[in-house]
Amino acid sequence: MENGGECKPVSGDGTIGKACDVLDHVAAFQRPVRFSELLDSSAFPKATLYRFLQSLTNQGMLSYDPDRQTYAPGMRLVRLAHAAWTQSSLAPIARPFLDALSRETGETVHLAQLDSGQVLYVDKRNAAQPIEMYSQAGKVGPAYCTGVGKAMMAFLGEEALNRVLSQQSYHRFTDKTLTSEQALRDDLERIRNRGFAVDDEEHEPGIICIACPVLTSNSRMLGAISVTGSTERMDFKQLEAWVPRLRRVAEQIGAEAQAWRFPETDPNHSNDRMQAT
Amino acid sequence: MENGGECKPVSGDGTIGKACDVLDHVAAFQRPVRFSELLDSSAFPKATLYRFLQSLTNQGMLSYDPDRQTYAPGMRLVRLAHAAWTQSSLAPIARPFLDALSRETGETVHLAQLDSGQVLYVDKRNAAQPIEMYSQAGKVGPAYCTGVGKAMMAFLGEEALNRVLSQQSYHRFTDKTLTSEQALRDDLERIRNRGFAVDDEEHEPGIICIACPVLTSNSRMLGAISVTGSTERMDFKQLEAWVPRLRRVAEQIGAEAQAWRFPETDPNHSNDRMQAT
DNA sequence: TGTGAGGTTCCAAATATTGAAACCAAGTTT
DNA sequence: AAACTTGGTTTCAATATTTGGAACCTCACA
Repeated sequence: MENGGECKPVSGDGTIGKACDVLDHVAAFQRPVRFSELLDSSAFPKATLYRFLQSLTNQGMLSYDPDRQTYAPGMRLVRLAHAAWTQSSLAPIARPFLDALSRETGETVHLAQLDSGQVLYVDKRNAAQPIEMYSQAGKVGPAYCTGVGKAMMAFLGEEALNRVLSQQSYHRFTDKTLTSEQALRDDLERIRNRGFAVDDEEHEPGIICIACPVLTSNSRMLGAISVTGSTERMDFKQLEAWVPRLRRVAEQIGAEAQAWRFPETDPNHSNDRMQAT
Repeated sequence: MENGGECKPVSGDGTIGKACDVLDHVAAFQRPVRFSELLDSSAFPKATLYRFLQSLTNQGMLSYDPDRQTYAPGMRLVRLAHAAWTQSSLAPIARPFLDALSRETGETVHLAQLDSGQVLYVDKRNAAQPIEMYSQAGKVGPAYCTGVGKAMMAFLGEEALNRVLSQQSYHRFTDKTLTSEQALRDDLERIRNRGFAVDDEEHEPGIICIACPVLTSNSRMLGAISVTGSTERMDFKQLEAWVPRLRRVAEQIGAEAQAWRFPETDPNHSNDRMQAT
C-alpha cells in the first residue's frame, strides 16, 4: 500500500464532479491530511482547492481539526451512507441469507457490489467473531483478482465491462494474480459458462474463494456473494462443494431484490405508496 | 413519520452546498424516489434539479434504477463513509471501552456525535443481540430529547450552542419532552454542573438513559456515550449508579482521542509520517 | 388521434468558479 | 533583529458554469 495521494484527472460533471474528486482525494489518504499535502497531490491550484475544502467542510462532508489543521471525511457522509446502505444496497435483503449461509458453511461470507470499478463489500459474516461494523462494510478491494469482483464483471454488459476493465490496475498481488486484461477476459468467459467464479490465491496467498453473481431475472447484475476459505484448512474440492448452495442463495437474493424493487409485475396496481404518505 | 420531502432552503456554499442539499433531499425520503416527487418538494426548478441528479448519479453519489426510474443514495457514499467512520469518528477509539461498558452493565450502550444539530449514532452495543450494522451506525436522532444529545450540547461553546439550538424542532415525543429552548437551556445548565445528562422518557416512553460527554483536555466536545435502560426493568436509582463508571469511560475515550489526535504534546518531534511515504 | 404527465434538452442571461498574485501569520535562518 | 521560508487565506478581473423558462420529446392512456 503506497501513498494515498495521486489525483485522478478524470472527473467531468463540472463543479460536482470536482467536489467528489476532492472528497475521494481526502479519503484516499487514510488519515487526516494537511492542506499542503492535498495540494501537492492535487491537480487543482491552491485557491481552488482551498475553497473546495472550505465548502465541503461547511457542509459536513469533510471535518476539519483546527488543532492539527487537518481534513478528514466528515460525519455527514456517515449519515448519508446509512441511507444508501439501507436503500440501495443488497444488504438488507441479503441479510437472512448470509446468516444462513454463514451458519451452514462455517466460513467467511461476503456480499459485494461494484462501485467505480472496485469491489465494495456491503456486508460480511465472519466465521468466528461477530460482525465488524464499517471496518468491513464500506471497505473496497480490487475487482480483477477477487471472486466477487470477477463474478460481477463476468455478468456485466459489454460497455459497462469495458469501462470497468479500463479501471483495473492489474497489480500482481501473488504469483497467481491475473495481470492482463486478456487473461482476465478469458477467465470471465469461463465464469460466464460455469456460473460462478473462483479466486485461487489471486489476491492473498492461502486464501481461496468461490463466488456467484446476484442477478435479476432480466440478467441485470446487482452484486455477488462469496464463500472464502484458507488453503490450510481446506482445498478447492471441499470449497466447490458449496457452489450449488451458493448459487441458490444468490438466486434467492436476486429474486428477493427483484420482488422488492419491482413489485409491479402486474402492469395495473400502482405501488407508489410503500410506507410513505 | 410523515413525508420525507420538504426542501431545506438553507444551503450557501454555491454549487457544492446545493448538491449536498439534493443529496439530503433524496436521502430524506426513506425509499427510492422519482424525479417528479423530488421536484415537488424541491426549491430548484425542473432543469436544475434534473442536472444535479444527473451529475450526482454519474458520480455514484446517487444510484438510479432505470427500471423504476428512481433515485436513491449511492454506493460511493458507503465507501466514503467507511473512511469517515474510520478516521474522524470516535468509534475506532471507543470500541474497546464500549465493549467493556456493555459487558459490565448488560445494558444498551451508545456512542454518538453531533452532526448538523442532530445526534448521529456512530456505534452501539445492544444488550442481547450482537451489533447491527449500518442499521444503527449512521442513524440519526433528535438532540434536544436524548441523553447523548443533551450531554453534547451542554458542553458546546456559546456560538456553536446557539447554532445547534436553532436547529432543534422541539417536537413533543412524550409528555416529558422538553419543548422550549428555555427549558432545554435550563437542563443544559444542570447537566454542565452535574457532568452528566439524563433522558427521563423524553424521547420514548419507558426508555430512560444517562449520558456523559466525551471531551478533550481543553474541553473540546467530541461526542457522548450513554447507557440506556427501560423503566420496566429498572428505575433511575439503579441507572444512576453507573454514572461514575460512565464518566470514567468517557474520560478515557477523551484521553485516547486526545493522544491519537494530538501526538505532538512535545513541540519538537515531527509526526508527519504515520504510515504514508 | 388527442391529451397529459413525466422527463429531457436548448440557449442566452446571470452567476459562480477560477487561479495568478498579493497578502498574512509563524516559524527559521542568517 | 531583519530577511527568508513555509503554509495558509484573500483579492479581483477574466472566464467558464450554472441557471431556468420554454420548447420538446415519449409514452401511456382515453
